[in-house]
Amino acid sequence: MLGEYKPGEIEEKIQRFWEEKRIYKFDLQSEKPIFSIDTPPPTFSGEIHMGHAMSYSQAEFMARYKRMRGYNVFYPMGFDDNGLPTERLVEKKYGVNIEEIGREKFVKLCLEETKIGREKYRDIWTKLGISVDWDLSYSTINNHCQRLAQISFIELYKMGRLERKKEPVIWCPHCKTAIAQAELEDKEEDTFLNTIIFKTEDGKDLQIATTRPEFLPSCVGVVVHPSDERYKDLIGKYAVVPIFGNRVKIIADHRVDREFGTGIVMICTFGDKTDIEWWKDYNLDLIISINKDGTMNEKAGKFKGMSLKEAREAILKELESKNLLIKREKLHHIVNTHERCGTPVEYLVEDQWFVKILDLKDVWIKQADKMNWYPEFMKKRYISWVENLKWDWCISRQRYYGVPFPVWYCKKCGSVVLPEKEDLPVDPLKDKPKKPCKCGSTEFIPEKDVMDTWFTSSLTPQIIAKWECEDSLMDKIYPNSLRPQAHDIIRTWLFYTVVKSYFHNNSIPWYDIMLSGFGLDEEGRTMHKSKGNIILPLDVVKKYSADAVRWWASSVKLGDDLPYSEKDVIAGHRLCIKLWNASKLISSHIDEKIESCELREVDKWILSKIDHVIEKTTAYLDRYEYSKARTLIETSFWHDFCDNYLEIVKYRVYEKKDKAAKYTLYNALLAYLKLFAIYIPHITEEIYQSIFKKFEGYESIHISPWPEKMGIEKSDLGEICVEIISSLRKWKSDKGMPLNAKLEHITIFSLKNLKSIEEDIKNPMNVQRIEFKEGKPEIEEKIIKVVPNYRVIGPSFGEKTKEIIKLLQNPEIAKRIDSGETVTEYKLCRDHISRIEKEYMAEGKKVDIITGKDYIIEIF
RNA sequence: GGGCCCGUGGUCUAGGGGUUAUGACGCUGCCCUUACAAGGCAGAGGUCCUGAGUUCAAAUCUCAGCGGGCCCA
Repeated sequence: MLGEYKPGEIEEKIQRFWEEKRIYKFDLQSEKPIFSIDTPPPTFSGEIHMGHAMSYSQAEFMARYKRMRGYNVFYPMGFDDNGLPTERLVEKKYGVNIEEIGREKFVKLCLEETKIGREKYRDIWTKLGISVDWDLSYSTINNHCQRLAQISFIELYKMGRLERKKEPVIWCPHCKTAIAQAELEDKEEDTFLNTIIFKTEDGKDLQIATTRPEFLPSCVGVVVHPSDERYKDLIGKYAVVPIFGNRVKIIADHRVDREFGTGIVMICTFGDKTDIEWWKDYNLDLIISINKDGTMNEKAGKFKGMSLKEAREAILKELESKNLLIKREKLHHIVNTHERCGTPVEYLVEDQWFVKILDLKDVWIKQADKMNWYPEFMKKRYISWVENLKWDWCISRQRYYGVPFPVWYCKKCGSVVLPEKEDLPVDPLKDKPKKPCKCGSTEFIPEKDVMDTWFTSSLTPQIIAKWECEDSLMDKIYPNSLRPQAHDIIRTWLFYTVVKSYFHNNSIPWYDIMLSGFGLDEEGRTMHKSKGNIILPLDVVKKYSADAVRWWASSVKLGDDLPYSEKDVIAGHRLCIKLWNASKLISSHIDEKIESCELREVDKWILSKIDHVIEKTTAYLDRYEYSKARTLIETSFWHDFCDNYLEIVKYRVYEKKDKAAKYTLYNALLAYLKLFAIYIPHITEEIYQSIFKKFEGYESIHISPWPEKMGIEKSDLGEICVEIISSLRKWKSDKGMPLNAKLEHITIFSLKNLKSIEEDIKNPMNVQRIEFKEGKPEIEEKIIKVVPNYRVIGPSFGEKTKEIIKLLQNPEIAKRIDSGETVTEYKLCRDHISRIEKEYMAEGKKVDIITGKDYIIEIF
């Protein structure tokens, strides 16, 4: 017998139970097929918000589903704790920076923060009912992951896939680090467009518009549009840069916007990304005039030491004094800034490690084709990303808290020296090569950079499968069955993982990929700390329940964004209450498990409905369509089962302890609980434990088998019974009568024998006497509406459809068809009509008649 | 600027050539019915973003446009 529904208490208790009984433990000894999941390891960049709660829940539905389908589910959780996000967190929290406290102390603080972060996150996932096996957790900064990342580096190096070269990098002058494209953020800014005068070699004026005059010392070319008539004869000549006097070529390129400024652009190394492209395409000189901290260097001559801003003003002033500044116009434009500090980024040239990937574009696409994408269209995003790739993958980061490169450089000959695999992981800053360089030297310069965190996290399938370890699971769980993730990191995490798996294992990393959308705020904006619109899952869990939050997460189809909405969480909460109350009613009548018995029509009706739900739901879930499945389950449970079946069956258990009713209630509720269990695991577990465990035996509903169809045939009489009862209920409601109001006498006209459902109509509806008759009541019948069956008519009559519909809607014809005739040259019959609406009159007055497809009820 | 996705009652959402367009929340009316008033029954509320095309038939397919999102320039 169930008591009051207290979600807070129940959920905590159930979570403890799962942990103590290790319900979600991956069992290495098991003979069951394995379903392995490559769960996204979150970074510590911000709070876990409802967006995370949504996408992790969606993936988790599948873990629970597969578990119940009999799989040995390998469901780990990782933390991508190395890298910039953690560094920024430490800088902010402790108000420190690396210059002050030194690398060692700084990294130690990061490690501590990582520990705190892991515990905090674990608590959140636990309270959301995320069923990972915590014994399988990893963090990208731990030795295991560092070792694999370094093995990956060494393997790629030996394959000739790695290259160290001077390349432009996006540089944050504030953080003094190279940053990834992904860390950029657009920012609007007001500035000036300055028109300044260059001279051609023969002394003519060239007007060039620029927002960055401080880059004049870095000017290495001038470019115009090839079909710009104004400047046609300039192409191929040379220009002279004012103040600095560089002689630069004038080239033609279609990337120039003729409408912007004067249509003449100066190329600097580097003002923006197009500069980099031009610099590469035309083999231009390289003159870097800024330092890593964003000040001008010796290339800037007398402006050396100034900040970029100071240099801009000073250069403009000098141009003005020489009459080389024509005008300054206000300009509103967008600059790239570093998302974490908001500083506009610059481009520098640095020694960087790159993974060569550009030559294998066709391979990356082929690999994508070997995997199943849910939803399918997400593959297009991946493919268009690959097709448009322009640069190799830069994996160097000039930071501290990350996996070190396993690399030294020989001081004497400059060779790259790598450690042996068995010595990994190494930290070149602390460790030394065990052998001298092949040139004989024993002096080495360690690589100070750390690796891009994607370099490590792109190995998650290998990390969880313990690739290159003695206890490797590669043959068991690799390729993984499923990679769930959000769609924003297709180009990073997903792509790089495909790359790594190809290089290291000549394999796809997973068979299936499910891509979820974003959880948005109530206004439909993405959640960002900076926007102040973060909604914390635990706040919502506390107010309602984890089950309610998860129900909300299941309401959107895979891949779509979902705004957070409190009322939708409430809807989930109400569902739980409904489920609880229905179970409470049933629990007081279940005292045994009945193996089989003779069923009544309504019993067959609900059980066959459930069979249908099981069949459809299973098919949906096999395609990751959890939202379709959940709608079906909810509708059937609420309407078929609670509104209809329970109302009809109550009297049988209350008064007669009817065996068939008990049998049906037991099996129906158990099936619904199991179907619901993947979405709302706590309440279903609690109900299972208190009603079913002693009969079913499985320790937890979550490791009990997915419901199987009971093979009950559809019951037409059951369907009619339910229809009659609900129409009588509506009728009573229309009359303003209480639903249990007594009805003395009704007559039901039908061609079917309804005797077997008599009691199931009489008792729930409190009808004293039912008369069954064939035929129709002695009254006038008027057809008021004919709804044609387009599905039948359309294909067989084609363009005559309109004519046919007109015929069918003729009352005379409709009446003859209704009485069973086949009429007109077109042989129209009942099949051509979906529905006929009628009105009944007796002596010119409407009478109390209810009609259905197979019956007419007259009420006295 | 490019690729992809989305646009459905007041709000959020399902569906994705063929009956009366799904459900939730909100609103209105009725019903305390021994699981549940956090419920039940009924009702109001829609140019299915706009325009053109394909078709006997378009919310659904195609094209163009408008608006929003994600990713990338």
